[in-house]
Amino acid sequence: MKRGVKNQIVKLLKERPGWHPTARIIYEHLKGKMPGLAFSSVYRALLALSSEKKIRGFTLDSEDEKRYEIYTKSHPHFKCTECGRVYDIDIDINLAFKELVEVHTGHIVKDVHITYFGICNECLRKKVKKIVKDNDV
Amino acid sequence: MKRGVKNQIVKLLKERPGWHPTARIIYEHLKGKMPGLAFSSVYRALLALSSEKKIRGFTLDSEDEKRYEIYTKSHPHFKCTECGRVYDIDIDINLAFKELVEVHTGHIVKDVHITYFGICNECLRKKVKKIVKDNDV
DNA sequence: ATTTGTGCAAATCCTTTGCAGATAA
DNA sequence: TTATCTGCAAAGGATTTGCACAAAT
Repeated sequence: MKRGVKNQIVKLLKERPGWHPTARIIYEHLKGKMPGLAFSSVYRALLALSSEKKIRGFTLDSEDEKRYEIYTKSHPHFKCTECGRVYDIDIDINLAFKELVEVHTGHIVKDVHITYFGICNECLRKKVKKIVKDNDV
Repeated sequence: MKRGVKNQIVKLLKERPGWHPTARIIYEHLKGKMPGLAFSSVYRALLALSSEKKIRGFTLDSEDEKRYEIYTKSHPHFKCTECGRVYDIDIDINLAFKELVEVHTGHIVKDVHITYFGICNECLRKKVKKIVKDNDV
């Protein structure tokens, strides 16, 4: 392997837990250390790593680019509708209502994807600050 | 309006609750009654209807085409990993764990998207039938 | 020598847009 | 007339693929 795109991607994702970059963002980050890196090589590496279950690709509703994260126990995500950031939610509610759904529908549930949308604590803080300032509280 | 693509789409979606067609499938269905219908007209109508909140477009993880449904109270979906069908889950668990997530993270939750993946009751029935037959039970 | 990884360009696939003509108000 | 809707073709944007060459085994 010439420069090991796959290894670089895994390293990058491990270095920043809670970070959910798109292929393009990953490409931008790697291009620094790997001059001449091709976009398609990143895609190919992402495909390979996904099928090896080293990483997980996921699409958030209303987005058109896939995001990637290190493969771990599947967990919910939270997307801030103000700043766009995506957070991991580290609460184990993944098989939420599994039994209820199974009994109610007769289907068998094997996995659940949950995404919360709202305002993240950081944007919330900014909003509050602004209100306090504007109203001279 | 020449032939009312928007009205046709709403009609089509209302006729079949639990049906989550993609733009292409909607186009195929309408083309019958509307010869000469352009693909782009369907897309434009879907965009308009979505922003009017008459319909809702959503993307399921690992799919690359948007699906559409009549706009109703947001609810979970179930996708069968065998046959690919997408079902509505009519159990009110949408703001599932809202408070828990808010307290735990400090974010404010405004909406939740939940998708279950597994084997639907119909595929399950077929599997069971096959097993019964193969084993001459 | 054989397999695997990579860069580059071209091709796909889904979706959006520009524009001119048709329709409705 | 004025605003809206349409069809058609072209453009966009993300992802995939073919191919020849480079690198590793």
